[in-house]
Amino acid sequence: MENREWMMNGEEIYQQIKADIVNFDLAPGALISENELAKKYSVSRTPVKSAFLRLMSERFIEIEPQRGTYVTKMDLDQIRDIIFMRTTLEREIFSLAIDHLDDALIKALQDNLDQQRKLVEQGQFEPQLFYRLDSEFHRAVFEHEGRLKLWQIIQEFQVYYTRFRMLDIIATSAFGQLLAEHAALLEAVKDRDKAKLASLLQGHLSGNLKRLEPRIEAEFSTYFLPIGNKK
Amino acid sequence: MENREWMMNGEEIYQQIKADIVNFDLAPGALISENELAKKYSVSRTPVKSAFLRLMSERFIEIEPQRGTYVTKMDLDQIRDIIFMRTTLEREIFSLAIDHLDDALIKALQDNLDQQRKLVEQGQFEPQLFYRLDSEFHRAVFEHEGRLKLWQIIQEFQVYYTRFRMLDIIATSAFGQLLAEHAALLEAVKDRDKAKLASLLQGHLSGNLKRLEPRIEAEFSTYFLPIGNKK
DNA sequence: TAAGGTGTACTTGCATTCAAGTATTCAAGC
DNA sequence: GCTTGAATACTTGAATGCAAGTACACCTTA
Repeated sequence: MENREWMMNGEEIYQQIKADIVNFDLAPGALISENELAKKYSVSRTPVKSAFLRLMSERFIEIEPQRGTYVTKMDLDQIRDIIFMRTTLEREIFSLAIDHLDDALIKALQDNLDQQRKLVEQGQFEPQLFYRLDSEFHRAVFEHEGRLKLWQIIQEFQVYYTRFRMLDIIATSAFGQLLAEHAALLEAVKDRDKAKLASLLQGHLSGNLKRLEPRIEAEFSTYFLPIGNKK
Repeated sequence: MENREWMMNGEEIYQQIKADIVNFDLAPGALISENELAKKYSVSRTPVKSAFLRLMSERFIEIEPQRGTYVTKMDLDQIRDIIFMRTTLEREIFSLAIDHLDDALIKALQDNLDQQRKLVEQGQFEPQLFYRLDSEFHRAVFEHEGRLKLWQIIQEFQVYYTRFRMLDIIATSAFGQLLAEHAALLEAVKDRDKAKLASLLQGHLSGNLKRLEPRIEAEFSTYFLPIGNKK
């Protein structure tokens, strides 16, 4: 437990708990309580309660009245469907981008790719830096098609999926592969090859699933809901 | 203000306020306060606060500390992008359904359509009944493709969009048109005509936009954010 | 030994009170 | 008339005490 010089308010406590969940410092399935966290952050139950209610709305925790509060487990079926959704939407967006292709988009993607390459070549870097560039690469295509709101909505609902991506980072560190896939996507855009793009996107966006799925049962089974759950 | 014999708890108050917002009893842009609603429902500020925090997470209200709390206005750009998203996803799902077509799906859609027709022919009915059948029609196709989780996720996205659909019901009552569109969709499924389906879905899912958009500026301008907003 | 009951220590839900910040009104002074 | 500032009536944020319900260890009893 750290020493703090300032009082944390409800917003900061919300951010902190959310970060702890996403970073697996609070493991899926873990039992937490308002009193425990109020004591940890030296505040009353009120701001903790406030944070809990917001996290419940985002499905990060489940509050069972008079029983306790749990960090939710990840739902593999749901993750599969989110990946399907992203793949379908990005196929359409990239296809439209090819119809409206211009130098500005190609330059934006190329610049982003160069930054990704520089990061990977220097070997040592914060994973978050790479993932920010990764997001930016995809966002640029949505923005080019005037669908920024759609990108923002997708981002909001990726809360279900954030922890899965983070687990992929921690467990596999497949940055080189992601870089190569982004480079291939850019080439397909330049070539205006929609069929190739569709195939590349399929592989790219389900890559984390392919990397992690074989290891879930043995290494991370407690992080996921049992398959075939009815929730 | 109604008389109640039982005490409403936080969950019920949340449901009630949400219903009031969706039904436009609380208009977009309206100013509300914890004290006002606590008094209305004869409870303390605590359960109202609890409801407010959940509604804020779902973007139904905005809490400005020490200033006030407002019902959010609808964002037309966002609504357009959600319709784009649904159209893209349903084109893919219907296309897959045609690849895996069987009698069970056709029967489910046909039965649903018969119920819709019965409702429309009897003239007088609760709009909610029709919209439940409408949802069920689309859900059946997702379920047939084993993508129920995706359907559920889309439903959650629709919090942004619920009020827009409701406004379409109130202002246009285009049930006959919706029925005809559903019938046409079923015919295209039977004919395995993917191109036709894509075109029909496009028109069907953006129908409310077409019906309402011309009337927004004159009749409902206060319900929407100014266009080109940066939020 | 095994089954059942009881007390205790937890959990979250709600009411109340106080604290801190904002907007508005209104009057005094220029 | 206009500006400025203080009083006032709001707003939400946080702390605290109590209420209601649950889980579990432990003891009693058959």
